[in-house]
Amino acid sequence: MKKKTHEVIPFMNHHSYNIFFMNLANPLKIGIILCLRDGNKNVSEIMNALKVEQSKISHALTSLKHCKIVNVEQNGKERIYSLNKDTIIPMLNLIDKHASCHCKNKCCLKSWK
Amino acid sequence: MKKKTHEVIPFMNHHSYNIFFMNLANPLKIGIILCLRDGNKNVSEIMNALKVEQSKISHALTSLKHCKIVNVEQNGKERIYSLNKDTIIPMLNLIDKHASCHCKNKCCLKSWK
DNA sequence: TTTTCATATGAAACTAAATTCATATAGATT
DNA sequence: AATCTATATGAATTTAGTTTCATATGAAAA
Repeated sequence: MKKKTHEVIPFMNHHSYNIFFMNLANPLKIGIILCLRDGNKNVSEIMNALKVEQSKISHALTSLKHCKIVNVEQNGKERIYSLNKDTIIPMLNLIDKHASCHCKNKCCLKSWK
Repeated sequence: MKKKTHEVIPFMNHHSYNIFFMNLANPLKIGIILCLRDGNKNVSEIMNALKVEQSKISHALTSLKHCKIVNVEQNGKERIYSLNKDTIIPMLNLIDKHASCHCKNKCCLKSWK
């Protein structure tokens, strides 16, 4: 069965899920989220906490912001980022629970390649 | 501030979240999940439902299976896949809620590039 | 009013995940 | 046992997200 190279995928209506998860499928963004879970921070504080370069943080924050996973508030020249905990925290909890249910001995959530 | 090309990212302990979300940040996998939400299916049934080539489905199912997002049961030469609803369904619900809270007029969960 | 500090932005380069496609396996059917 | 049917697998390729890095913006301080 041959397929066209640019196949049209028929779940455009489910695009939201994809965009949302895309924002979480990245170790840096997860790092930022967990970092902000402990309290609001400006970009420099996130940089110091994660030891990651500034533009990387900014790029990651931009997409997290677009998805309303984080909020910003400007204060002079610094911008305070805060986590929108309503969605993310329960989501992380679900994964913790999932892992504890299904990965009794060792973690099943590992790279398998 | 210069950084090494292969920077060590300091959240290896949070790798599970990343692996888990990676499995969801893909329209095909989301399609499969939503398809299985409506009932257990074998690979051919998923193919027909989504109009997607067989090996693509199989590859996607392999990684979903490794994360225990789906389960398999063999029945003769066919394999029946089922959704592990305990984690995924509440997670999708959280996103629906998130979208309805934050995307009143149009969906905020869109590509912004 | 120039400099400095905090952060954002653009685009090329890099990288890793997804796709493709040929092929393998293995149960069922003849 | 040969064939068919259902699904899995491997590896090269493609693609899209991330990183990098140079630069822009803009607020505060000197």
